[in-house]
Amino acid sequence: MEILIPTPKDFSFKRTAISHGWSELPPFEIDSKNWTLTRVIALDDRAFTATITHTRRTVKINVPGKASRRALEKIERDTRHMLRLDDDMGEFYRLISNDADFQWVETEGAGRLLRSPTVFEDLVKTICTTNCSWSLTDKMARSLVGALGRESNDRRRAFPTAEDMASQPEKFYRDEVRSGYRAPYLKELAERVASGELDVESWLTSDKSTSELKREMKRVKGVGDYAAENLLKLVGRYEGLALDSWVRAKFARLHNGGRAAKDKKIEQYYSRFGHWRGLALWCDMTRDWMKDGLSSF
DNA sequence: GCGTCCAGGTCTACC
DNA sequence: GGTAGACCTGGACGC
Repeated sequence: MEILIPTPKDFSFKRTAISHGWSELPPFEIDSKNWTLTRVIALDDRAFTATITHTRRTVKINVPGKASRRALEKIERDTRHMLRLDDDMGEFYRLISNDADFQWVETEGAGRLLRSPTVFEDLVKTICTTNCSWSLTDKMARSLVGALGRESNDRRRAFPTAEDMASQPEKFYRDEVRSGYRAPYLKELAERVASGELDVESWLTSDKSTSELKREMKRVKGVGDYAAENLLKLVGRYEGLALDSWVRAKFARLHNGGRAAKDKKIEQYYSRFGHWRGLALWCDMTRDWMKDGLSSF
C-alpha cells in the first residue's frame, strides 16, 4: 500500500534524513545511495515497515501487505512527525538569510532534524548517546529493538514501548543491552512512563518556558545539560547548544584554528541567531555531511 | 590473549 | 554554585 504526502517547498528529504545520527539507529535504516529511509512503526500489537522516499515534492511511503485505515493514518502521522513536515522554518530561514556563511542552509533545505515518532524513544536513545562511543550507542539501540521490539511483517522490529521496557529487570539492561551504569536509569524511566507518572510526550506541546522544561527533563536520571538540550531540539526548541565533545572538537577545527575553544566562545559565536542558535550551530557542524556522506558521523 | 589506559556525560558527595 | 571522583564500556595500545 502507498501513502503520498505533499511536502513544503523548502523541505529537503536528503538533508532531513541525514540531519543527525538517528537515521543509522534501528528501527530506522537509511540507504544513502538510493535515498530510502526505512522505519518500523508500531501500532498496538502489530508493527509495519514503512519505506519512505521523496520525489517531486511528495513523500511516498510504501507499506507492504495489507494495513487498516487506522494503521495507514498512524503511519502518515508518524512520518509527518519524524520528518518535521509541519514545522515552519520561515523565521529561521529569514534570520540566517542575512548571514553569508549560513545562506546555504535555506538553499539546501537543511534545519529539519529527524526525530522518532515518540519523545520516549528520543529520550531513551539520547541517554544511550551519553558518555560513550557511537558504536556503543548503536549496540544499545540494536539490543533494545532486537530483544523487545514488536516484529513487523518483514521480520524487522519496532522500538519497544515503555511498557515493554518496564517489564524487564535491571539486569537485562546491564547484561543484554550493555548499558552499564545507565541500566537503572533506563529501567526507572520506563517504569515512570509506563505507569503514567511521567508524561514525556507532553513535552512536545508544553507551554512551560524552555528553562523550566529543561529543568523537568534533567529530573530524569541520566539526563544532564547535553542530553536535555539535545531533547529540546527534538521537541522544537533551539535555545540550547547541546555541546558535547564532538561539537567542541568540530568547532575548534572550523572556527578556532584547531585549538580548543571555551564554551563561552562557542556561545558567543552563535548568539546572533537568538532562540534559533542551537539549530544554527547544528547546521554549521553538519554542513559537510552531504559531501562526505554518512561515514563522517 | 591479557592488562592498562583513555574518552565520553552525568550523578553524588563535598566544599 | 563549583568541583572531584566514580560510574561503565569498548577501543587502542603495549607486552
